[in-house]
Amino acid sequence: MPELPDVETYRRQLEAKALGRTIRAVHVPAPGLLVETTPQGLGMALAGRRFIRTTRHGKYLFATLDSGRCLVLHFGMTGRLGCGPRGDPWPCYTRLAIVFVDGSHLAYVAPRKLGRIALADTPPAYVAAHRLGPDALALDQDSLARLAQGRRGSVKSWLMDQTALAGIGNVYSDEILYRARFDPRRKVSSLASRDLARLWRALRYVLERAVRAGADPRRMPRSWLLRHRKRNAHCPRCGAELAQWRIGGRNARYCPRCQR
DNA sequence: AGGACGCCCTGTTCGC
DNA sequence: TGCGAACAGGGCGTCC
Repeated sequence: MPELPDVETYRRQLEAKALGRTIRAVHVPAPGLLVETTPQGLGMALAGRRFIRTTRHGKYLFATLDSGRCLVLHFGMTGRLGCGPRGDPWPCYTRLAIVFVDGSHLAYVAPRKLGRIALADTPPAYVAAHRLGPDALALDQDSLARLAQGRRGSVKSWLMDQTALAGIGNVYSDEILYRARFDPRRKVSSLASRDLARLWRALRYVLERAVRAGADPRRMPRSWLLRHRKRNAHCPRCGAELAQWRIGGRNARYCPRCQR
């Protein structure tokens, strides 16, 4: 489920725990997650180097090395980062472990192996090559309105389209639409400019608030939809039974009474 | 262009 | 209570 708030939290974690430390060795227990590189290639690129900067674009985390190149991490559905001091074992399902000269480590953990690990020349080069849209938190209100022009599909699939805007997945698109009170099936073309303004405010609020909560649902308001994603759950606002709509193999949750 | 669908992957939840 | 099926969903490729 790592979406923008989760990845931003991982970025801050990497920034705090791994920046500036010289890399001693790289271990890759799951080479299948490497894209267009090999364990040897990754080792060559990382060993003896230091991470000097972190950036995030949508759901992608970039860690730039002092060589200029950067490590690219995508967390799929269940990925996360783990850090530990010298002597600590790597967590279960560690797919990439970076060990620093002081013995501490940074682990990329992904139980379901749905993530990806890559190398790139620069973050913008990677973003361009993968045709990612602008980062959802970097958008101002006018930019969102401009992106909406000419879209034919539903507002839910638009928000989740990483080539349109990057960072929003199933859970947070539901949350944003719940807050803005739009039915996820509603066509983007039916949204007037004041509707798009309302959507933009909901998007900003939800993503910023989730980042502030460290992407931990337990630290988010109980009035949020994501606290109520279980089956047969009820709308925290009006008490109506929540509805589901299957789109592209994913379940949209929404309140049929509050969202129009 | 956009949406359906299958695939990858495995821990968790569901239904019988 | 136990077991297998279904589910969770990000991204990609394929098809219509």
